[in-house]
Amino acid sequence: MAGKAKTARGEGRFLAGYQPGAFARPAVAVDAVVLTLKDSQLRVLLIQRGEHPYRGRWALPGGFLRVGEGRSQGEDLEAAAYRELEEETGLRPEQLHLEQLGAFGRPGRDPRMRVITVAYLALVRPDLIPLVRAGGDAGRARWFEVSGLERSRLAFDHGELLERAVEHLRRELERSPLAFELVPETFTIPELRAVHAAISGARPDPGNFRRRVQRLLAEGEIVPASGQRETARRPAAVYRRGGARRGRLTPGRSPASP
Amino acid sequence: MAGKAKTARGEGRFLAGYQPGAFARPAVAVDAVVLTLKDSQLRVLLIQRGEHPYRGRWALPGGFLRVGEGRSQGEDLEAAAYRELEEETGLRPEQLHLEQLGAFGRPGRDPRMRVITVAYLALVRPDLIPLVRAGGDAGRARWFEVSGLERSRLAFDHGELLERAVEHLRRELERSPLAFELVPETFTIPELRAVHAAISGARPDPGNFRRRVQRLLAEGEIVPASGQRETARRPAAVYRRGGARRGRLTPGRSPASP
DNA sequence: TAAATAGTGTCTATAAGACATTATCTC
DNA sequence: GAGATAATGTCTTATAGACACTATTTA
Repeated sequence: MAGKAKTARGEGRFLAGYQPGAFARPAVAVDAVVLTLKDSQLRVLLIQRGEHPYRGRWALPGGFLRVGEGRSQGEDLEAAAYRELEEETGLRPEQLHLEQLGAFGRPGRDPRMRVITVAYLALVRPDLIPLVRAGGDAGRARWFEVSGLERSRLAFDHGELLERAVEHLRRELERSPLAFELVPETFTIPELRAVHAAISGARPDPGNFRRRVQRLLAEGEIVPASGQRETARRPAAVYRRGGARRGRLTPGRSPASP
Repeated sequence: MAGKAKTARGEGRFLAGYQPGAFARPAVAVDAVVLTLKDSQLRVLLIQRGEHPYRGRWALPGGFLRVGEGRSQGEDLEAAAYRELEEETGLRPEQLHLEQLGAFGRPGRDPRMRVITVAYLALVRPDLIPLVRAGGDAGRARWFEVSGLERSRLAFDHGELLERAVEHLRRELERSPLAFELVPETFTIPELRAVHAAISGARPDPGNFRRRVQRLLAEGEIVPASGQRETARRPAAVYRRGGARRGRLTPGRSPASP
């Protein structure tokens, strides 16, 4: 610890005299692929750009990271994503499931300057869709059906980001409780199945799907809820997520225990 | 398409007159968690810092992204990771398996200034370990055993990056062919099993493990190779990866990567 | 020949896929 | 009651885990 203190002191002198190098820095942005389920379709929220570049084209919500000059170095990446989403869609952090997808920084992806963007996947429960409104600096917001959306028409490399987000979602759906983030707080087994159908493209066998969900019920992962669904035909039983929030839709193997 | 051309023209004027805003930008770095298997232990390559901050402490190899000022916007993120690895370890891109882990940018993670780092996982086959040498600006390079490495002693937030890399590796090992990246070009089933043992902590049952690998053999994922292993006891049959390079140790769904 | 590791075979439990059947609701 | 969907049950197949057993090599 004495050594550490000494190091810290030397480091203190160093930092006091530190001058940031004159080398060029890229701009850093955060972009969010906001997905939801609407009319049994996987949809993505896009915002029409009001300014160049790509004026008039549709783009993912996002913006530049705020970086402090002095002691405070600015906001965290995730905080920036939440902030942009709230500004541009009105959705608050508690209403979103947010997950980082990675960094995208191909030279030339923004014609203005070098921009590294950190991409996030955001899932919005369908019952919150009505709350979404285009925020201040966003010209217009709209939900687009993911299938049948021409990727190359999106601004920047956002088509690629969308692609990656959907891949990620598909992959994680097999082992994560992510499906629950695309369904209202209370839900029925057929509703949950519709999520999987919309995302994977395939329609799971009703009986087999039910069996999987019922294992979650046995594990306390989900619990019966009161109420029913107003439906055209026979109503289904309603559930909500249980206390054990860490579970998974596909029960996977335990986390590598020795 | 006519509309597109018109847009592009307006955009051309815009870009010609574009002045990058005066807002502060973070520095962007790439860091690599370089892992290998040595003496049946999972090991990480660390480099002792010669300069402040964290002078004398051990850190992941990495460095700042090179950003061009003019027409060329500089190097790609992945290219930067490969470049830094070659500079600091002497390992060439063909000798590495590289995969992005994500962006890390907590304010304060670098005391000098705001730095966003894009983290990569790099796997080095054990037969290439002898080629690793500490490069020019790297004071000293050493392989540390991952278990029993005090995370908080690493520079910056590199302990956290290491943690995430190992988690990622464990998770992917269940369904990716990653194990092959930690074994020589030709390998035996017991060697492959040793990789899994070192990473997961558990020791898979020899019979069951063999059964899994033999499914890969049946699928052409791996093929018998000539030669044997010089071993203390009974030698094992030798294999190498087959033509179908996209396969996985745990046969899963297809990778869906462009 | 002993020791050790490579390699084989078997039994069981679990889960998925396919598909038939019953139950319950609305119109 | 007809039609539709919710819910249950059954048969088969694939795989993982546990574990006993045989084969082959070196010391």
